[in-house]
Amino acid sequence: MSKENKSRYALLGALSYAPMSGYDLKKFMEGSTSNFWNESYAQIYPMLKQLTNEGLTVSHTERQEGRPERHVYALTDKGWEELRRWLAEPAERQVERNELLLKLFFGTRVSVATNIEHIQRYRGLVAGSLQQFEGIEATIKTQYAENPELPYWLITLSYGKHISQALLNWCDETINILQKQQEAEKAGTPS
Amino acid sequence: MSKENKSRYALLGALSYAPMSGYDLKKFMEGSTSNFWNESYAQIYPMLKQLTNEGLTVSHTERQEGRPERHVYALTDKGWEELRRWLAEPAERQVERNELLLKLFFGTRVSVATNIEHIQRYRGLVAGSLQQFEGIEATIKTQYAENPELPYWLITLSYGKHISQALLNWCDETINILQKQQEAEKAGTPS
DNA sequence: CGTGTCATGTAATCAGTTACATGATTCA
DNA sequence: TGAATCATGTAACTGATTACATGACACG
Repeated sequence: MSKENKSRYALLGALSYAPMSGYDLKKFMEGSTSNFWNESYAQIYPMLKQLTNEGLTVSHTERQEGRPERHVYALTDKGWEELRRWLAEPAERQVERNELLLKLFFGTRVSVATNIEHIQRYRGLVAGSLQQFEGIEATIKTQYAENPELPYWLITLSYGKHISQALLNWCDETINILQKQQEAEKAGTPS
Repeated sequence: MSKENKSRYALLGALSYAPMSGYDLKKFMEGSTSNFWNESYAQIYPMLKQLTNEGLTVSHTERQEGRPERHVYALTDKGWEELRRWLAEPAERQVERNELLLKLFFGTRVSVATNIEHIQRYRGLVAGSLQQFEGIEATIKTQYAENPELPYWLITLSYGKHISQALLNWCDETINILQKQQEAEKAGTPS
């Protein structure tokens, strides 16, 4: 119940696309889910062993000339079952920490200019993400036009676009507010 | 450099409002920053000791009749300095995990109806948050009208409102897309 | 000749949650 | 009588990152 390790499901899910090695899994996530899910090798390799112990995956070894061996993992029927069970369960909503907001909450302790800089820098990052999302969208729409997974990929991208656009608006509004405050301060804060 | 423990700064920041005990700090965060920052007692109490060892805070004990003692912590000059140093530094952008998107990324493994349910449930949660934000906004705008911190509090609330609204739009759009897909499936997926 | 990729993994550390332990008072 | 609040803390555990270790090949 309650607390389940979610790395398991990220791996099971990825393996439902195709059998993969730990190395492949990392690359796969970097190229697809990295904006909302990532795992490090230090999580992947031990977890793959555990999944195999639990009978959710099976592995076989591919020998290659002049390269290290590949340990390729594939879902078992039990693995598919466990993946589907998790997918049918409602997602938990996590309260995520936001360092920028924490700083702004203590905004009066530093100059208005400092706070504006933080937000401007953040705006740049978000604008970059948005562009990235739009690039990916255009690419996969043509490249995977016939792929039945496409609609779901687009849904996750759309999430990113909506959030990014909202953040850009918030940045602009907020910078505006703070700039007005800055001018008022310069003018000499009349009682 | 690089990796600094941020709980420190959450506590230093909170103590910049007023001297507080560990218990107070928890309540303070619950009532103000809980939507973007929270700490548990198990983090707060040891951290307060550490901050005192480092000379960033000082503590004194208040004895009370029929109640446990209160250990009240206050910022030292060095503590203020450290807080300001951190506030002037740019915030790190963390890649946050999103379980809902992870499930949707594997959406084809379950029925369209299941995915729609997830999003509908999520929509309800977001709508609740948005309402909560609007309630708090109205309250503090009148209750703290003259407080110089108010603009920054409103900025963090505005962030929440922008995000929530964007999420509602995404939910509606996405539910729509999936419902159309569902109808197409029922109609018998013509080639 | 150095960097990057392929490929596996472990050890140490740090961060964070949950459970445990205590005990008086107040309120319904 | 039982739950909630006040108030402090520790221990055990889980989760996640960083650093370490190895070694061949390809590319510029």
